[in-house]
Amino acid sequence: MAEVTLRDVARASGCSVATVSRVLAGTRPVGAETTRTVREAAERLGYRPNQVARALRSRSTGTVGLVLPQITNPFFPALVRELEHALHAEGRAVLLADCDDDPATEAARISAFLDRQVDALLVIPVDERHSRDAVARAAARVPLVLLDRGCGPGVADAVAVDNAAGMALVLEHLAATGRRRPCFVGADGTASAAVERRTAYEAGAGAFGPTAPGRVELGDFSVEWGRTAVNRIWPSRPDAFVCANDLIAVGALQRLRQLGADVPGEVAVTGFDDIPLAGLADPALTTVRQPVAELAAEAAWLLARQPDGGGAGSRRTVRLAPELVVRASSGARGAPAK
Amino acid sequence: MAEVTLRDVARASGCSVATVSRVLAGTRPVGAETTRTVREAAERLGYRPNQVARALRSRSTGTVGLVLPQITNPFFPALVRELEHALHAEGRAVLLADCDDDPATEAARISAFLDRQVDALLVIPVDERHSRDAVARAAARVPLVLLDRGCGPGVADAVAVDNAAGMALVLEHLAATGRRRPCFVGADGTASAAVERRTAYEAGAGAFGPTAPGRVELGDFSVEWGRTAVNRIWPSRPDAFVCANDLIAVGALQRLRQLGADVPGEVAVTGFDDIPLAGLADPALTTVRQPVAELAAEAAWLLARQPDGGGAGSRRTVRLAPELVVRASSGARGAPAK
DNA sequence: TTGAAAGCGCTAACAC
DNA sequence: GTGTTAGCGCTTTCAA
Repeated sequence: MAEVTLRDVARASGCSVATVSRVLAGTRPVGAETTRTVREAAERLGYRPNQVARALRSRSTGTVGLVLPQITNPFFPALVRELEHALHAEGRAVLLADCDDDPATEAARISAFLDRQVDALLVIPVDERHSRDAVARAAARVPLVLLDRGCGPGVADAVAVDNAAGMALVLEHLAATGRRRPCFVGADGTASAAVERRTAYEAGAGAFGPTAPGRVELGDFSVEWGRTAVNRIWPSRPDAFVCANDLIAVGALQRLRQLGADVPGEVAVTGFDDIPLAGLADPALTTVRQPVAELAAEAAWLLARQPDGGGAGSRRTVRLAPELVVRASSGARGAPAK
Repeated sequence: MAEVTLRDVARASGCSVATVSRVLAGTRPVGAETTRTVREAAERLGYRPNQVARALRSRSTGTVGLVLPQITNPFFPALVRELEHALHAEGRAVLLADCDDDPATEAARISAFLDRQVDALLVIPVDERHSRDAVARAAARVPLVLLDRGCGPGVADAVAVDNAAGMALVLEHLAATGRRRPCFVGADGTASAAVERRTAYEAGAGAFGPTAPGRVELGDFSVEWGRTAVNRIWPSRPDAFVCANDLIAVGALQRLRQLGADVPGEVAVTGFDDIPLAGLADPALTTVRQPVAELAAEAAWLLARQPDGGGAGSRRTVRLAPELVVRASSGARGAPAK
């Protein structure tokens, strides 16, 4: 069962390979009658264009590389899904790389994708600093869009949620529901989400009163760190734990319950991202929902509109507005759910 | 910055493109001196083989398509991660398809991958019945391994966890810790995991006593169904909820707590899969851990050893042994954790 | 051991 | 509109 090629179709329809190519690719106008004949022959023979040959000749593989730190990070699957759909809708296939949170692996994967002639790259960088070189090099060769996390200024186009706006929504909500002594459990390091959420908290928490913006403890984006942070902070009895992401918040929630704290009566807990786990926590977690579908659509669009040269046109960063999702973990005070 | 090609390297090292190709691909023996010169020139020019051209000529893209129902199913990310690593270690890249749990989309994605000349396919079928045709057709063209779920007998090689053994581990554990009135919350439909776990429960639950194997309620693999099932069954006071996967179990756990049931004192709850959520539930969920890394390794191995023809050699199904992970949700009776 | 030459299947100039 | 002709960059005969 040898593959059917363009030649076979040409032979069967009595015209040249060029004509067949034009009919099937729709590149140039072709006579109506010929078109019909060719279509019919292609159909009859079950012709399927060989995308590899097409790619070699046209210098476009119709493939984009999606490079991410760790697919097991619960925020990513939904994003990957939307990206896959958005790209597939444009007829592009997705090559996936999981970098194991390691910049060296990331550089290797990016390099391998370039060798495979991907048309473009979508990168969620592992690290703000250590990913920079590889990303910048790649961006010079193909259209590249940074997603969710930054990678230093001017390196590439980027699309991300507006972390500051999200944090502002949280603080506003907490203030409006009577919280007065918030604290912040964040992540240290230079990752853009970590920095931006932390900064936004510090900027906004001043509004809670003349006193300091409450305690700020920094660790990493993990459930475990959420638990630890509660151990450190709870003795000073804040009335709200503002967490830099949902994993931290879930850890905080767990530990607070173990300690017998009343959430949300005595203390509120909020997260960020709205991963699936957030809705399943008990009490369900108030959090900031990232507009995942929009992030994906915007990234796909940016990718499509970049010139192929990979030239250093002015880089643009698109910020998408998040949405506050109020759930039980920040419910009304004084009326503890029984 | 035009790409460096084999010709450039040949010119720079003073020999023919054929020789350069042989040196770099290591296909045929080449003189030591020549080898050195070529290597040096390639290095100096920063030569990177164009994988598309290589693929066209050698009829092998070094690419495998990974087709799955929904990346957002929390069991898949870990599997995808392991597969990506296993395949990348062999120098193969992974094309990802998310089928939105729709057989038609699945068929389209598989078809698109074949057009792209993937060397092989790894498929977690959407549906036992409705995925069958597309999978069988694809298996006739390239090596194909079914993962995690079956697709009818004899369709393709398959690798999956031994669901029956896993369920047996659960039942044994429950019996050993004194449970006597189990019930089963499963999923209906013909998906292999659903059927196998259900059957294994029915086969094993007889050991709990002469009476019927407790109630069996079937819905789908969701948290919501877990909650609903508890509403239906709890009034009859079983002392163990054996759930067909972790999502159902988490839902059951939530609802039981809302109803004021004491888990594990009064009733045990068990899951299946050991998704990340299982360890975070409260109480933490006793479950059956799938050997994800081994599943991935085995799948990659099966793929590699299949003849290229995609011929219908005898199909083999590999079953991997799961492991019971005992956590708080099935802890000792009568000593309710306070 | 090496080189020359023939393509892999397709698209894109360039003629007609 | 359509055919002819070159290749895309590489691997792989086939000779030497």
